[in-house]
Amino acid sequence: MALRHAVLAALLDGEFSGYQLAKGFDIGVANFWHALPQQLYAELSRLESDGLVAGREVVQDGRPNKRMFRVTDAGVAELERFAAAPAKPSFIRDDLLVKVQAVDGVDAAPVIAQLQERAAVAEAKAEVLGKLLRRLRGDLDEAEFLLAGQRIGPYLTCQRGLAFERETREWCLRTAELLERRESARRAPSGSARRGQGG
Amino acid sequence: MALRHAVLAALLDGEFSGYQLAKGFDIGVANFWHALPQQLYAELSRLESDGLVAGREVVQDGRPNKRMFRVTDAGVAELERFAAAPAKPSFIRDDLLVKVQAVDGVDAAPVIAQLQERAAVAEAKAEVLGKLLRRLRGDLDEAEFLLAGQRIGPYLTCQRGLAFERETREWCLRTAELLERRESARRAPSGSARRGQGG
DNA sequence: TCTGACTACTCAGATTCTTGACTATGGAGG
DNA sequence: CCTCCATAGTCAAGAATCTGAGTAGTCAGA
Repeated sequence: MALRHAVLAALLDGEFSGYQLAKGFDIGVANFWHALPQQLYAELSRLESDGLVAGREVVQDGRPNKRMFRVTDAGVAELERFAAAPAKPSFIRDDLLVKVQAVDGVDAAPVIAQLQERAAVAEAKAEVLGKLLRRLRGDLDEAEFLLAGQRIGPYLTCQRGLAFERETREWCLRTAELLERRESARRAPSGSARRGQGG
Repeated sequence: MALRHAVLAALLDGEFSGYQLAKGFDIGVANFWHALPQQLYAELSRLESDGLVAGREVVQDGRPNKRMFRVTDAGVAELERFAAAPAKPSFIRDDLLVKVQAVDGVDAAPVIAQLQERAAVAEAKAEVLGKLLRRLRGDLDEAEFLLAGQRIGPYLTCQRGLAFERETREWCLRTAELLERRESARRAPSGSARRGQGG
């Protein structure tokens, strides 16, 4: 029962269709909640039948009709209840970390490759988040915006997401480099294990 | 199908009972995988019937018997397969971030309290992880251990966990402080600041 | 005209995770 | 004696999530 609140929180920024949320979940809200389109559609239906969001059919021509949703007063009240209730501890789940944990027992090469790939993904995400932050604060500087802005929630969560992605990138690069050095030392185990990585 | 690999990776460090894993999952592996005891017991049974781990009954007196598990060759092969397969992108799910995202629409006070509590939890976790890192590297310094150590996987994942907890702590404290400043500004509007709606 | 991509959404089924029990023994504290 | 706590697990039900497919119209390109 928490995707529900992530959706409500996302809808505080305006009126969105399920499809739009499904796209946008990758950028903003996905920093702290990940969901597939099917889940979003299902959750929106449940939220609507519970009266926490209101949907309205938008007839389009040239493309399928869509349903736009906004949070109702009951929805805000539900968020209020949720915000005041004790939070469950967060958790990360990451395949790649499992692989690094196991790296001493398995072939390191594919793990190194995945670390480099993940570093690139994290860098791309960090860039997107950086742009989003600039867009959110407009022409104010950060401190000013945070004190005076009337919608700072998304900004704060994006800050956290950005720090996370940067940290991820740094760690992935450091770790990949280290594992590579160990690999080449292993392949040439003499006293002069100083040669660069071959390829 | 990935708790399975987290368990296998954890068992690379030695022989453990389900109970021990359930306790220990909080410190080491929990940085990237979170699981309840029931899941671990169930997963260990499945792993055993799939031949990926081997269990042995240890008769104790004064306390219940237990079953200790270790990874089999087939288990290592399975980890090898897993490590070489493409990793799914990681995800975070965090109630508290949802609350911060929604903070403009709800009462900020309980969110501030939870941010402070989370900061304290993160600090405690960071301390535990720092100790674990020192224990893992023994009397070597970090660079030396990472190049020469024969079991560095857990060290690397702990590094990542430590950075994450520190980042979490910093962000929580910054965010709590900011929200507090805004709260007190809202309660005592200086100059000609326009009044917001009451609590 | 056929293929594929994009918008917009729905359904069914399987797997995974969480909640909340329950069994059983031994020791500490009141 | 009774209760609480720790060890060491097991079971069952339900919620949440993921996999995979289907529907249906529009538009662009080969």
